[in-house]
Amino acid sequence: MSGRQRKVVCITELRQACRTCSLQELCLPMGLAAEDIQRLESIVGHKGPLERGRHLFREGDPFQSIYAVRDGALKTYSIDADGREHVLGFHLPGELLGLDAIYPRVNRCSAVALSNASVCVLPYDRLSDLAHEVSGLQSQIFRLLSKDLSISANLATDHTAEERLAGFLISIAARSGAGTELKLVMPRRDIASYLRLATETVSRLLARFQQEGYVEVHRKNLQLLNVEGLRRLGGSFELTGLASAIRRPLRG
Amino acid sequence: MSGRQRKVVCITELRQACRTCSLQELCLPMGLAAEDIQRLESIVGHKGPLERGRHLFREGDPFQSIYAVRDGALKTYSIDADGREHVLGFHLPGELLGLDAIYPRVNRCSAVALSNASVCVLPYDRLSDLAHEVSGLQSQIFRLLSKDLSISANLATDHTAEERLAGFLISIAARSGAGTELKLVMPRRDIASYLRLATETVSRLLARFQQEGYVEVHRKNLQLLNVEGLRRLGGSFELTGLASAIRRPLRG
DNA sequence: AATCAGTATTGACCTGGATCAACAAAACAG
DNA sequence: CTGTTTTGTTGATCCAGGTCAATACTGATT
Repeated sequence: MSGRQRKVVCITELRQACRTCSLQELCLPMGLAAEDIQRLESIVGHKGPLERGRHLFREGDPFQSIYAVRDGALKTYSIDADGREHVLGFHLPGELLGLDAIYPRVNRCSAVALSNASVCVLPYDRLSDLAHEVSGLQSQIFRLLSKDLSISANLATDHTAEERLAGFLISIAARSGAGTELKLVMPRRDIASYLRLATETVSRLLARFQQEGYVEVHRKNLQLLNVEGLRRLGGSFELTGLASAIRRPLRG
Repeated sequence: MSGRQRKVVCITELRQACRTCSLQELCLPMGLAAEDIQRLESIVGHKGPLERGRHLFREGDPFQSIYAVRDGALKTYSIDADGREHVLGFHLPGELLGLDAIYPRVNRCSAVALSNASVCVLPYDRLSDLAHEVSGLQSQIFRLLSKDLSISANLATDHTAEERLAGFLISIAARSGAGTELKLVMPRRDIASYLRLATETVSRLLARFQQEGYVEVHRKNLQLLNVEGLRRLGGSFELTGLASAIRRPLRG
């Protein structure tokens, strides 16, 4: 385990760090009492930088903390009995990881950095205790779990390759919040695994989307030229519907 | 809305009703204080009987309660933009519904009875308040949400039709807890939708499983003849892995 | 600047499971 | 009982997307 764990000491620094955090509704706009911010702060650790390719946790590790991405990106995945890797999700700044391990108290998947990343560490027992006392925190955790549940349920439904990829692009764009210019940090293979497609299919579809004027692709750099059209292609395959309610909606 | 809502008044009656409930770890084996049982009881309503085909809630309804199945079975589903129905889950006695609506505060799916059913009604606001005070209840809700998340994430992964159906049969058997003799309350069409297959594929696979001696099928009645074999066919497609940790494991 | 390894694209072909179509067996209504 | 509807099975065909194979591109290394 590289990257030591240390306390975040300065509230203003935390505020900055949490600007895009999934707990932001609690921390900032909802005007939590300074006292409560301090209490949350007191249990939040910080880990990083975590180099690209380094694991944050591995399948089978005993569950102790959940994590919030501060910077960079991670993916979660599991390896099945036949050795096939299944990408379960991508985690961008402000998003949480490890929620699915609460129940079994053992990590059900591994998390690895897709680029150099740093994360907030939220020790579950302490977070759970604190949620008991700070009313808004409990509800916020309920809501975050519920949201992930919806996203995951939607991902499980039946859609064509075209719908999946279009929906995915919209989702990444909305979540990375950088407008229509975005960087695909993850390799094609991971996108394909996440969407249950072959890498060749992803590649071909991107080529087609480009040819039809929806996007411009240069390797990992991608420019959305017709967001509305992509949204139409995506149809009901909405990976973002919920997340975007918290975050800045994508104009276009 | 048929079926009036009334208070469950007798603790022993509740104990009975909760015998197979997903909250049982809290209510019973973990020896919650009688006082706390009473408090939980005081907020739990009861609704039913709900006739086959009747809705418990519909997509778009404002979210107020989550539900626990007492008796019978329900399915949750949503209708996409093109009018296609996607079955999101089946809910057997002891299982919860509606958790995915916590976040958006609006139901993301509809729930309909597959057979005559009755449910416990857990008004979310009151449950949430109570979870604040009763320590074990908060953790239990976190765990149930986390569990559903794992199941849903697994359902979203990439598996063959054979793996899906075998995994599904194992899951239903374990959850209905009736050993190897089980009744498929839901029509083939719903199984197919849930597993992202065509009904014809489900039908053909069941025929093949029978021919190969794994099961015996008579319409909705099904007998598992080779549970270990089915488990092997299911491979890593484990819809049950987690649920079975709470419940009686399936021998065979 | 040549080598190598990892990643992405493109083409040719194949197949699992969808779709279409016809039929059978229950469930239900009168 | 007799139609009628709903649900399930089976066969024939088709195609979206997977697989296999060859070819680029990119970046890191020396």
